[in-house]
Amino acid sequence: MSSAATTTTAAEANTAAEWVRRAELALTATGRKRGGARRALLELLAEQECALTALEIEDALRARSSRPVSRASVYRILDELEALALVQRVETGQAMVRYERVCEHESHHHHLVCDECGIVMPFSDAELERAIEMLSARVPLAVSEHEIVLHGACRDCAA
Amino acid sequence: MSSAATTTTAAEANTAAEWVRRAELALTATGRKRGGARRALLELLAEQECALTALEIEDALRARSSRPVSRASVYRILDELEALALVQRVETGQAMVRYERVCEHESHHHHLVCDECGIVMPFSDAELERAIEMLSARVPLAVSEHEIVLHGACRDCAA
DNA sequence: TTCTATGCAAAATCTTTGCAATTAG
DNA sequence: CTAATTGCAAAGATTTTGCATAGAA
Repeated sequence: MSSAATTTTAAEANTAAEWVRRAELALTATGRKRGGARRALLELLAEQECALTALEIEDALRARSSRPVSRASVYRILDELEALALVQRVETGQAMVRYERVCEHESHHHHLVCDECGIVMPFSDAELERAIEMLSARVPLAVSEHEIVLHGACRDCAA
Repeated sequence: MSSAATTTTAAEANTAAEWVRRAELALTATGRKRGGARRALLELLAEQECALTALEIEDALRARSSRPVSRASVYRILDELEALALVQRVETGQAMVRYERVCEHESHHHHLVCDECGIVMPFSDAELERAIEMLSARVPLAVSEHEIVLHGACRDCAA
């Protein structure tokens, strides 16, 4: 029940750092101060390449050298970040909601979920995005977001 | 927070009835007996055109002339039906999981969710399905299912 | 009769809230 | 100094489980 690789490559570091900067700007712009819990959480999320649950975030922060953050704060901070569209919820059909950072100028991704071991992996597909875009125009809803989850067996579990 | 139209048209009655029959076959085939709670739940689900939450199901059964069913049984029966692939879970990003029947020979649908009022509507799109199918071949997962949710504002709420 | 199905109440799990203490600006 | 931030513990909400009773084959 853990998500895929957790560290970013050097090539991705830039957008991750950019996201942290954007987040701090958005936060101070809405009159917030810079607490240590929030900073630790931002740092952690910046490093992730895919979605984590609140519990995974709490555990990761406790395990790292960084400051442990209480569960209540994890949830509160995730809510704030979600309201500012810096983080988005990902529903994978597993028990818990997952959260990941949103990078505006990066092609967004969707998720593959292995129903056996619970691993969650990101993917993206231009064709699919195009289909969604076309579709959005013909549907009785002013579409603001979309979420796509593919379920199945990962290579390890299928073997 | 309720789902869209809840009754089926005459044209759809056939597949709904077929689903009930298939469900009862699958249940007896796995050595189950035919309890009243399960029958009431099957009947209700057969009539729905879109996904309901466990609570909505409980309330609907209590409201109808039909037999009320305890919440625990609603959950238990939905689990059974899901394990037999007669029902599928739908995650809409709302607090509660939704459930709807799965019709094998019917083109399956996905969901539109209004984030303002919570209404859930079904839609289907061949282009999208094609894109998913193409994609499934290129992904490190033996894809068995997929779920697509579009979020936004429905016509009433956008107005 | 025997094994499944069901209801009720208690438990478990995830998430939110209230409040007091702490910290940033 | 003032207002936001945080942790802790308690409360909420949804879902699951244990157990005794009722019901189907």
